[in-house]
Amino acid sequence: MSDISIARTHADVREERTVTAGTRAWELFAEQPDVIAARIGGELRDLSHELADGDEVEAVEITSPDGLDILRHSTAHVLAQAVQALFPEAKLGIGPPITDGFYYDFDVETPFTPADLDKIETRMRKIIKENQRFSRRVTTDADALTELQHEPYKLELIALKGGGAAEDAAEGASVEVGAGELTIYDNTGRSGDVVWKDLCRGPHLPTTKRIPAFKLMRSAAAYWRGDEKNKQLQRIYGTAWATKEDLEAHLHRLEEAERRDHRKLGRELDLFSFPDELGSGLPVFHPKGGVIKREMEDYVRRRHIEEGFSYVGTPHISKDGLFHTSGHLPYYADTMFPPMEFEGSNYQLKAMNCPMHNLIYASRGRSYRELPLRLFEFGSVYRYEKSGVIHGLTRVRGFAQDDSHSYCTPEQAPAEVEHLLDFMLSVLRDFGLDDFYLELSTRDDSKPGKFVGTEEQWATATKVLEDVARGSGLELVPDPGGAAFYGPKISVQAKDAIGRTWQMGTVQYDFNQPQGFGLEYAAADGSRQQPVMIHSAKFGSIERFLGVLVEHYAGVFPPWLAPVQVQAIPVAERHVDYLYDVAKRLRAAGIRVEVDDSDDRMQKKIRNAQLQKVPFMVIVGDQDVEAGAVSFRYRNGDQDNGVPIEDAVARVVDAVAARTQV
RNA sequence: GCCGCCUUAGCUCAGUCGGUAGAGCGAAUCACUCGUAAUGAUUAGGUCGUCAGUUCGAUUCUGACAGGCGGCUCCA
Repeated sequence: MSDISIARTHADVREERTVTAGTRAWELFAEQPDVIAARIGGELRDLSHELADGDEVEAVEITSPDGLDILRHSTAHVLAQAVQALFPEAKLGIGPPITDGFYYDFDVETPFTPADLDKIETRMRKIIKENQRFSRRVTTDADALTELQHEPYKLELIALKGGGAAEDAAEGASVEVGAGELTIYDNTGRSGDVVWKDLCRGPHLPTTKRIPAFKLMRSAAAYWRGDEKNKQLQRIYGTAWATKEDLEAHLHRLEEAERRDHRKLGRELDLFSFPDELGSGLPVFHPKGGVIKREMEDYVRRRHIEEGFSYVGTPHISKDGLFHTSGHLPYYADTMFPPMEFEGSNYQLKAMNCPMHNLIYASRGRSYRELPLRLFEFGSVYRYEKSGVIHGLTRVRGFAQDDSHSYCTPEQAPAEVEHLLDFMLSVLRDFGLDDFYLELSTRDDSKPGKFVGTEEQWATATKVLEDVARGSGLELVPDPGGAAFYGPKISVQAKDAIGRTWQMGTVQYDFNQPQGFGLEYAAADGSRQQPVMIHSAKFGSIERFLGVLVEHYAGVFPPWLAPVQVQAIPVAERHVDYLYDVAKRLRAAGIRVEVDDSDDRMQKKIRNAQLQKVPFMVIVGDQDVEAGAVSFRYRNGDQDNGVPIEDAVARVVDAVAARTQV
């Protein structure tokens, strides 16, 4: 046998080695049980891959991102094997790794119950214990079609692959059929017999026993290939980790996330509710939630005025002709509430504010000297969202946008877009949000019917937005096909507690509505020109932003946003009057303070204030009264005793003014 | 909208194999007047989501609807 030269890299250490031909990757990492696959020449391979002369072999550890994907994908195979063992009629969909876990889709007669999941999980543990080997086998399309004739969905994937459209087949389908040769992974038992197999690109763990920790999470329906016209399959979600501790930590994180869910905190902190009587997706704000909402509104109204916007107002309802002029109705009729007919007209609840702002623009002749003309308002809009998508404050049917429209000359547009994006980012900073990225939504050229305007107009608009977005230095994610019918969009995407991303602020470039409304201005040479309009919302929706804020802070708001900024607590009842005086001075300084004069004990009052996450407590007993001072307690339990009243007021006022977290 | 699950006191939940229900917290009242995360006692509070059906009898079984939860699809 001849020798070959290879290079082995593990933990960033590269060493060259000479091995005999026929050596497999696992032999290089026999001493490293954490290594579960190899990257050879840039490609992920099974450890059973036979090395060739000159190969660069890099260890893939189970804890690495690639390693975790492989672990999760292999666990998905074990899931599928268990399901087919227990439900022989189940047909396989796809089973890719996802963030923190994996899923596998099955076509079964009846959906899985939680009890089924328990049974499946037990079976999976058995399969893991059996230490089945994952073994790769190259096949041909023709052979695979015969071998998998009982798996109609797999056949469909193979056929699609033939068309060179594996990625288009379905999100995640590429793990089944890669771009290269078609492969099947056999699970073999101790005696080498094939106990189960699946069409798969791989790679996989060497054996099932290398799955250290997993758990099935839930089952849910999902449309085959993500298309609601297709049949719904039953999807089982699971999670898998490199160690039991990692799994525990993950489950703990999920619990923590649940704790900061704005729907839960909204009730606990008495911020808002969703009365059944109003209907789904229609929130009401309670006094404490109203404080946060008002602070947000006051802030953003003031900022808009500072940034050159005029505060305007428009009604909630309009004759439908307006939305035909704007072009919205043909595109969005099914997401607008149905029309109300009276006095011979159809009235629509508005789903967007721009048409009404256009009417303000058009109310008189405009000169280029007025541009950019900037209008802003809190526009209440109503959208008939499908019942299944309503979610707390983040997806509702009635909400207010902090909506602005800037009318400008095409030459002014780039600077205006840049100004708006900077403005929007500064708003996010002031509210302490930092975990977000930008998305650039563009037109989908394959669906021209969804968009109006010429290709040149779209190209110009898209370039303006893209240049500005890139200039921000933030991560920019493309969103092809996500644009509005009238133009492309930059949006801020923020994550909620459970990891779902929500669109927050937007900047949109629109050359269509000015045309539809016949908007114009007198240029310097006396000619009439058409302005460009830039739509922008800094929060996006007040409701959604508030919901995300609650989760971001887990209800622990910085003092400027806290519904109650100071809780005043007497040690005994005789200290209440003194506290009323202190409260009066705080109120005079614009501070939201409450005196707890209930007959609870002081300890209980502190506990309540703590549970309500009030930033500051002012506690007063005999010693404080004597000293003309207060005991100043922070949310974290720190306390300064004997703080003179003026100092206490100043501390709170300063914290509020600085918008800092405490 | 689709699939599955859920809906009992203000909140969190128990319970009734079909004979109209309980706890803790919260609330109210009383006592206690207390120095850093729950003082004690008493009382009130529920046509068991709504409407039908089956039944001598339904909170319990069935169906429809409403609302919620988890996904999918969608998201100007």
